[in-house]
Amino acid sequence: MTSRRKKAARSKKSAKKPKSTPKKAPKVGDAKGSRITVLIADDHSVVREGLVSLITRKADMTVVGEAGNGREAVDFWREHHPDVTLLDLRMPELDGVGAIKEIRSGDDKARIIVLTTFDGDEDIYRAIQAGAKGYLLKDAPREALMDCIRRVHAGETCVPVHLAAKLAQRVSGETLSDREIDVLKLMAQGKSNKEIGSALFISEGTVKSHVKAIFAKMNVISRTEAVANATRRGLIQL
Amino acid sequence: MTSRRKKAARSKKSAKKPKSTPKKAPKVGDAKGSRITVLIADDHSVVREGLVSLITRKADMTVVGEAGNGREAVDFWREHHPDVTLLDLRMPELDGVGAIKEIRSGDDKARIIVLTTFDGDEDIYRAIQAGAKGYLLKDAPREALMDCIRRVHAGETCVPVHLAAKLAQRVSGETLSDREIDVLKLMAQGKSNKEIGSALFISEGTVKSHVKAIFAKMNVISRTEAVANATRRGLIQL
DNA sequence: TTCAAAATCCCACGCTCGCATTGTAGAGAG
DNA sequence: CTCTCTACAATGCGAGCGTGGGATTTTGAA
Repeated sequence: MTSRRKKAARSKKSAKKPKSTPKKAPKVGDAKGSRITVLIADDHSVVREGLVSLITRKADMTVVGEAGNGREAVDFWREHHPDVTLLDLRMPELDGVGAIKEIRSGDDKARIIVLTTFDGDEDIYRAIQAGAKGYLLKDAPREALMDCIRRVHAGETCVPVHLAAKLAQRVSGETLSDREIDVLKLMAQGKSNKEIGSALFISEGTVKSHVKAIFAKMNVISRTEAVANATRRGLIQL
Repeated sequence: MTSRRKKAARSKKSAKKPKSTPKKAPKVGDAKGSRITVLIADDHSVVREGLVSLITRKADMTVVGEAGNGREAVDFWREHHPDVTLLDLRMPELDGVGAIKEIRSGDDKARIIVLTTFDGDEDIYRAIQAGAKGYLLKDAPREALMDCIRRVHAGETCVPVHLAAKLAQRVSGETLSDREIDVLKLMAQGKSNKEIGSALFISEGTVKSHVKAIFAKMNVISRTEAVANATRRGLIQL
């Protein structure tokens, strides 16, 4: 009865374009035995290009595949089991967190690094919770990324201090219940308490108590502030 | 009396890091005479890397400089006058629109392409208004970007149909006045009507009429909805 | 210049929101 | 089995919100 995330079969034809058919990237001799094999998943082709360029230049690692969304990433991973996977959050078809969960359900030792632009504490939390071993922002310097790949491959974790601080803040702070998230999402659409009640099949009074709980936990006083805050933190997306 | 955007001297020391000291990128023979010279400005080093990789591979264009923010981009442009400039929106120090304005105030024939992740109609409008000749999203296919560079260099414009449609919608639709934007921004911070009045030195009643006008123009019913909508459209950022 | 549209300003009414308080029922942990 | 946490629920109250109406000034097109 929790009505957690469902996504309700958003299949969307899936017949888009082959786009970046996962290629093996021969390039160099491909002495797979010694090099760190890396899978790249990002819906921005320019970013994929940049990562290939950076990684291929290094002697100790090589790109073995590219994916333009989470679904492609999972499919590729199942077939080739790369050493390290670089994942963006917010991709079409299947998002980063979903991809992490699917990959790690197949092998819980999979080494995954999230590389994204979003620095909300909830984004970081969900990624780490799902099993990511590293979390980097796209404006990180080139060498930080390379270090991160090597360290995660070696079994370590890699989360920059300022992001780790946000994570700690999220972990130590109050957690919104699933139901409260449901209410928050409808609030963000500008619905009134009564409308939210109708949508969730609960009374207006109950909605109010949820709203109150949300305000208290998020330390805000108005619904507008709550929505703005939640968006900034990655709790919901508009 | 309009209190338009002022930015109130957000100088912020500016002494950050040299980061990507604009380099000349000799690389190939650099027969500048025949090739399209391109300047890249993006705060994501990975994206810069990708663009360099893509462009360097082409015989008819070459990267002559990189910038990590709008300020660096303007400085580089003033000194080297590249044929085409690729700009991200939302950069530190000086954002994309600001950079476009500064560059084009020096030479109104400057060819600038915006390459970003944001597809709000207001983002597109402001960029084109400022003088951008092209507007592309980062998930555009590689060749679309190359075509765009060539076309803009040839004096044409380049805006994909679905983005052009959004632009048209923005142009044909209602425009929020400067004052209404001021109110909207404060609304997004969760301020009450009274607090907004104090901040703008007007009465609470006046704030309400502005709010009413905003609702009517944006076709929404509540402040929460207005803020969500405005954020999605790029009118304000949280 | 004239006129209309838009931006700015203000007030009063009714309704919803947010607060305080209190309570019940079910699930999971110890 | 108890303890705790969460979801669900109700009521009453006061403040702030959103709506109707109306006024003044500025702008730009006729």
